[in-house]
Amino acid sequence: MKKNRATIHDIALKLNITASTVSRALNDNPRISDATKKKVLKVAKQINYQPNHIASALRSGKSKLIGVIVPTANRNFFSSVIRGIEELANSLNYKVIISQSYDDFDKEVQTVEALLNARVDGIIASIAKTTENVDHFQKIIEKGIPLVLFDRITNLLEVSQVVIDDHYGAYQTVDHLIKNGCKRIVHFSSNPRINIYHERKRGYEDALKDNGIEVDPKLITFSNLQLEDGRRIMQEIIDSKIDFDGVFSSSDYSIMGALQVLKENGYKVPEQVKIAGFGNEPFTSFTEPPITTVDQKSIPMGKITAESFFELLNAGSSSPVAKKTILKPELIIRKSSINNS
Amino acid sequence: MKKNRATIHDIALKLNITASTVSRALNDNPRISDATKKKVLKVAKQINYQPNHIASALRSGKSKLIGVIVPTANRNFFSSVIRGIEELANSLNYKVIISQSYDDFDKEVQTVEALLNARVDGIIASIAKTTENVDHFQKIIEKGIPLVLFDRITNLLEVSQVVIDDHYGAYQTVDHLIKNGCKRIVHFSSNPRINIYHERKRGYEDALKDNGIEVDPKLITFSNLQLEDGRRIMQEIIDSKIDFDGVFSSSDYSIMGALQVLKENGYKVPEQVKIAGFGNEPFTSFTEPPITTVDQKSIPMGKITAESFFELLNAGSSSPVAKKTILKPELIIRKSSINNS
DNA sequence: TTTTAATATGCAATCGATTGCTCATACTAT
DNA sequence: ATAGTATGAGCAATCGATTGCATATTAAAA
Repeated sequence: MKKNRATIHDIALKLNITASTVSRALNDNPRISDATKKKVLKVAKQINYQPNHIASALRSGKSKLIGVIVPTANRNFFSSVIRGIEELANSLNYKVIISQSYDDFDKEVQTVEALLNARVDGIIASIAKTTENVDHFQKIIEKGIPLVLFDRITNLLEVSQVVIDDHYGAYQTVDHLIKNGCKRIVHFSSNPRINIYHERKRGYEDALKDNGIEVDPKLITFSNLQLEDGRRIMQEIIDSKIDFDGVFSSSDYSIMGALQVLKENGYKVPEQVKIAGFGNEPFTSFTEPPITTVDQKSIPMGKITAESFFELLNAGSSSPVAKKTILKPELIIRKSSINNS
Repeated sequence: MKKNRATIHDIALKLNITASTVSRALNDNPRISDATKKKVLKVAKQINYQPNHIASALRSGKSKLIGVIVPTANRNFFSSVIRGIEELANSLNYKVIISQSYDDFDKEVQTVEALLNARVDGIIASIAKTTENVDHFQKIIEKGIPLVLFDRITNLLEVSQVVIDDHYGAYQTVDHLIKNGCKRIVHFSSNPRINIYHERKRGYEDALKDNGIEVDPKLITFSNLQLEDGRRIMQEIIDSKIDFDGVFSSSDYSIMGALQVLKENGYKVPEQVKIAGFGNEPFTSFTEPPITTVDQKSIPMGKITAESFFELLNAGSSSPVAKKTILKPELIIRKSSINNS
């Protein structure tokens, strides 16, 4: 019940030295002799000393905490990235606070505020879909706190960013659909303020153009890209009798919804309509037919994001290297998009 | 670049009062007059004062942080529970540190250690599948730190726990399979040290018995319940020519694997084999056929878990109420388990 | 008017670790 | 032998907020 936690003073007392010496010994400071260090370490173990990170954080200004903001952890992509970050961070004795914005702008602002108040040493984030401005992120930068963005980035900020080549991924996918016979491809897009959706749309458009197909704005839709959005939009398109023979979605969730609605309306996939998503969520391989999608290289992305972060952290206030890393995504071709001839 | 953060001293200086008064005013202490409080609040806003939680945590011993340990956040169930916890916690001005054990015992022990060192005010956890002993959790209790377990609990600890009635959920499901004609039902189970798997197995067995069907140990398998485990086990069972006409899995992931293997081997689901999972992961409704499963009431569970936690926190060292809450799960019947007659 | 009790605020120690600066000792070089 | 230089360790301030105890002011009671 009592908090008889051992402190460096207890160690100091036992060894008849001062707390400062103990502190230095524990931190492997060269100013302390090996003999003393050994004794300190021994006593520390003996009395089960556990450093008080709070006290250390207060004095040193370093909390050894990294805040990670994701729209939702409940996504294979994000949780994989988080895992990559965690692995490197933990190995460097940093702890990771995961917070979710739930794709809500206000919540994102609050979260940044909260992390700043918790005095995290830095923040890694992927921006919410509904984010209207990036003042809250700007504030982080102004405070001189390291910030790295991944995947859902923005051009409005001068920070290190890690992304995949969304244009390339989308281009490859749409090109693949066209090569398999599609001529009228619907595209599910989202908030163009978010770079990735903008880039994917550009990839879609460029692939069409390069194949001599005109871009038809009627085929491009904007939504939150959830399953329900996919369902709704697909139904609307079917009802409106717009001619189409393919669907390329910026999200696996909405393409899933589209697939359901297509089947419910008697469309054969891939015979009549070919579809492809983006993200390589595990369930895309479970569906009937399995869905063609784009793998976002989440594990490497997590690793590289963390590396960029620590680079920034170690650089300190000097050389504000705003590095942008671009990974090549991989098109995963499955049955939903190919001619079964 | 500079950390010109405002402190209570700055406020004190401006108002010609002391820091203690400012501190009390900010904390709405009744010993401070309303007039002073108002002035303090006004200046605080003016100079954009942000409280330093680290300092406050050091002095008061309260970090206002709750550690949440889950096997993986990348699961609809867990992320929903986390969301429930977060909502209540945030409304009470607590922050949540999410950490994942990745179902690894050692990692879980380390995580507990790390959270304790971060001086969290309490811990909410769901135990890893591979956990061999609960000494690390025992340590939390001994330190007098509030601990609440949810879903993956253990009987070895005298703590507040929140679970669903796994026996009931399993019983309902197996009974439903039997009512739809199954007589030889395979069961995918896992580490019986984890209560939920033990209970689900009991529910399975009791449903069989109550329907006059003998329990055949050959039909009960133990694994990690991942998709791959489901695939492997299903294939083994098919290869071994064991007679079966139904599968009830303690996890949606392994039943997904089983479904794939069944289809690959030419079995018709549900005509020849009826299947059901547990957890109501979103993808179970995407499959062909959609999979019958059990919903675990994740949102209420998160809410109730958090409530139990704060109850414990507020009780302090007095009245160590180890409350156990049991929620009723809901059988979600889909095509994979019903006669299409 | 004096005493009593509220009421409002200040003083100073404290939480535990870190760190710039000082100091003592021992060793090297001149 | 004496100045010069490492080397190892201590002193005391500090980080920013909290809190037990003391004090000053004012209002109510005697």
